[in-house]
Amino acid sequence: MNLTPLAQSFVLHFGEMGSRWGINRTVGQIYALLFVSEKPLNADEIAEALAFSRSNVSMGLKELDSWRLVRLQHLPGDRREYFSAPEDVWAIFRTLADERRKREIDPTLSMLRDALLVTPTNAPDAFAQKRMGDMHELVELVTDWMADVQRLDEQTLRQLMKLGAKAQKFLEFKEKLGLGGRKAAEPLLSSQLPAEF
Amino acid sequence: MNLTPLAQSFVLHFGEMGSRWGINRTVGQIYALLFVSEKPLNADEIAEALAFSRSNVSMGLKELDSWRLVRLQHLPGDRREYFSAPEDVWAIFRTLADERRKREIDPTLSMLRDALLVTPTNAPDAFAQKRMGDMHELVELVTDWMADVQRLDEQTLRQLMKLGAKAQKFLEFKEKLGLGGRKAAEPLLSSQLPAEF
DNA sequence: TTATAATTTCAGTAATCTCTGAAAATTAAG
DNA sequence: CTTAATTTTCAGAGATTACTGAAATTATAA
Repeated sequence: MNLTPLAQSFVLHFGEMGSRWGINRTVGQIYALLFVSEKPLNADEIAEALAFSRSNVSMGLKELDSWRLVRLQHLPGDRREYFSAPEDVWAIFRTLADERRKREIDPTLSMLRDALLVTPTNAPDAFAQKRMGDMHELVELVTDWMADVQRLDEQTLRQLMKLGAKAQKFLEFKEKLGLGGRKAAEPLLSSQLPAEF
Repeated sequence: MNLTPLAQSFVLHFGEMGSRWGINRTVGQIYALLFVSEKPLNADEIAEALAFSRSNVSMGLKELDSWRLVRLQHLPGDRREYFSAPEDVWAIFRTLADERRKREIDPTLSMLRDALLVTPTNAPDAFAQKRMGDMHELVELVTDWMADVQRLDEQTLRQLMKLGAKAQKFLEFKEKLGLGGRKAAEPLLSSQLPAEF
């Protein structure tokens, strides 16, 4: 592996973490390498840098492509395919969140929806269905909200996150004003708002 | 597997999804079974219900315990250990988020922090370090924010999520009032707020 | 204590996943 | 077209992970 120690530690870490993230070592390393490379790389360069077989690189790139995590391009006068990792980390985050939702959550929501359509014929099933209902409600709420959040542009997302739990303080503040909502025209003094707002 | 079709489809689904979630089939099935069971189960009952060996159940429960996803209790007059899945799905969500952060994210943040301390000695390393810096900033921002969010109690969390992207609208509204912030005493008419507030 | 029930450990086997090299397929140039 | 370069596929070898049964350990009751 002819990488600098800095790049190497990054690449090896991604390889090791791969298993925890549900991708394999090869795929993790290839992505890491592309991520820290300034210029796009072709499959042979990747195979060379990571000491994998050419065919392994091909499969890894295919996998990364299915996650929409790599971009394919051609360099003028060179018929080989060059790969790179998109540079915008916020866009990467969105892609990753979308793909994970699609692969790790949607199938479960679908199974739960089906299960909730059944009319239970005995007590254990009635209980089980109630539990599945709880799970479905929570998962749907969280994923819809995450989908909403990740639709925001970087600027707004950044603001929202820096705000952090302060958004909560706002909700608590709202509470103090009475849950049912204020009268539309009632003036709200900014001095009453939490300092962050 | 002597389960009702409803429970069985749930259990089998969790087994299949296990691999995508980074747990194995056995562990997924055991958790699913406990989740839909009204009463706690002992290891033999689990082994019987899922047709696993007793030792496999033991290992699976140990794994679930390390994720803090099961509760162990004893029934009076019975020396066997009984297991159950905590009933509060919001608490489960918090536990899961904590454990995943600890296992899947913290090690990477730590690696990135170390990498950012190095003074790059060549152009490729300088570029790589810049990329790692981008990644570190994003990951830290997102995880800190998630940690904040998940600290909220169910009531507030529910509100926040139902609000969804409306929180964004509030930020945009804030923007309109001028980024630098209003004068402290300047009155803010509630009629100017987006309808959701 | 001792005996017995319950749980855990662990070495070996089974199953699954990863990776390679060779062959097939695809693509582009001549 | 034909040829050469490049990429993909895939069967099988290799490595890893999952699972079992037997033995060891731990815990409880007598």
